[in-house]
Amino acid sequence: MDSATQILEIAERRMRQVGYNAVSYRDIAAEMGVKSASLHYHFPKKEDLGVALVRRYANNFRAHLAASTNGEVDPQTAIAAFVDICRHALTEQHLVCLCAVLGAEAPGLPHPVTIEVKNFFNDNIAWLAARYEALGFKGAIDHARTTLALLEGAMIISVVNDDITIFNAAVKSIQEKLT
Amino acid sequence: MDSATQILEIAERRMRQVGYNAVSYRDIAAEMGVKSASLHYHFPKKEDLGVALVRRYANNFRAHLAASTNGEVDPQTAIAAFVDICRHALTEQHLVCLCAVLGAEAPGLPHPVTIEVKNFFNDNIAWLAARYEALGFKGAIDHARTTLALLEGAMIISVVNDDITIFNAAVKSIQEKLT
DNA sequence: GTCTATAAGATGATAGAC
DNA sequence: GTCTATCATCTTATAGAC
Repeated sequence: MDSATQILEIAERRMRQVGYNAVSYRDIAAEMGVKSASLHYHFPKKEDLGVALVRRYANNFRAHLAASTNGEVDPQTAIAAFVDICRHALTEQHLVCLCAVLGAEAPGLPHPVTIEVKNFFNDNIAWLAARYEALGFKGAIDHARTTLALLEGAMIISVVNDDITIFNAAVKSIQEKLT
Repeated sequence: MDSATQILEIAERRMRQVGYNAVSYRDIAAEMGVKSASLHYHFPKKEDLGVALVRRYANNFRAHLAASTNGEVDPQTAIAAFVDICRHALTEQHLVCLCAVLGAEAPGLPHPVTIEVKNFFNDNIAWLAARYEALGFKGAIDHARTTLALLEGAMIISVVNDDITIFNAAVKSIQEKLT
């Protein structure tokens, strides 16, 4: 794993725990065993790191989605795969969605970072909407919107409570509509 | 308005925009026209300010709820009042719930602050659950959980998008279940 | 209650050696 | 690519005068 990737890996995990401003170049460098000046070679400004972080996260998310739904997968299973990505992060890593954290502090982030977060939300609403549409839902776009909002909110509350009960309730609600 | 209240007022608005770590004593003091040292007289440590902030927010939220549902109000109207408090903050002030923001960065906050955030979530889930129960809902507690998660998530995404469409979709989803 | 003054430490960032 | 060295600035926080 090259340095740039390692930086992104560490920064993502930390930001998903404590937010953008609470993560410093020093912290990341210390965990890597290098000096903070080295990070500036790869990401000159923190804004550059933030943008790269969200882009990579969005791409990885899309890749996981594609891997879980390759071949001819029915829309119902595809939506379940979407939910499972969130569940996996929550149960295996105790992490919420990167964009839930950054979205919560969006007005305080460098504008280019906020734009990436916004894109993540809209891209995934569109992805979900296409599946709801394929299932013949009336108001597919609104079902997509509530599904994403529900997952993002439930992840946050679940981590605060250190209890996935609320996430499970959210999943149940999504699944009930699918049947 | 006394100084302590003024500090809380300014700190709340700013933290609901940019998060806990991005708000400094200096910023708040500058907006008040005083020096940052003065703030430490009222709230010696930032953690004290954080705790007071969430407690006041939770109390105000509860007070607004009580004011909107005084007398004999049916549970359906009570839940609608809950939703309207969120809507009002979003449309009139472009602010999300304080606990949505702090919840997103919870593992990085002083522990006493996180506890207050956790209490806010649990208190309001209980409040909503009591209303769903009164309406005869099966799994009232899970309906309460999804309602809160949905509102919190929708507020975040709405602010990022500067568009209340997603919040409106969330409200529609809550209302549909109530009919 | 608010001020001045000050402290110790963190922060993002850069220049230049290796 | 990573290092040392350095920077200006910001951060929370305290002591003591008014």
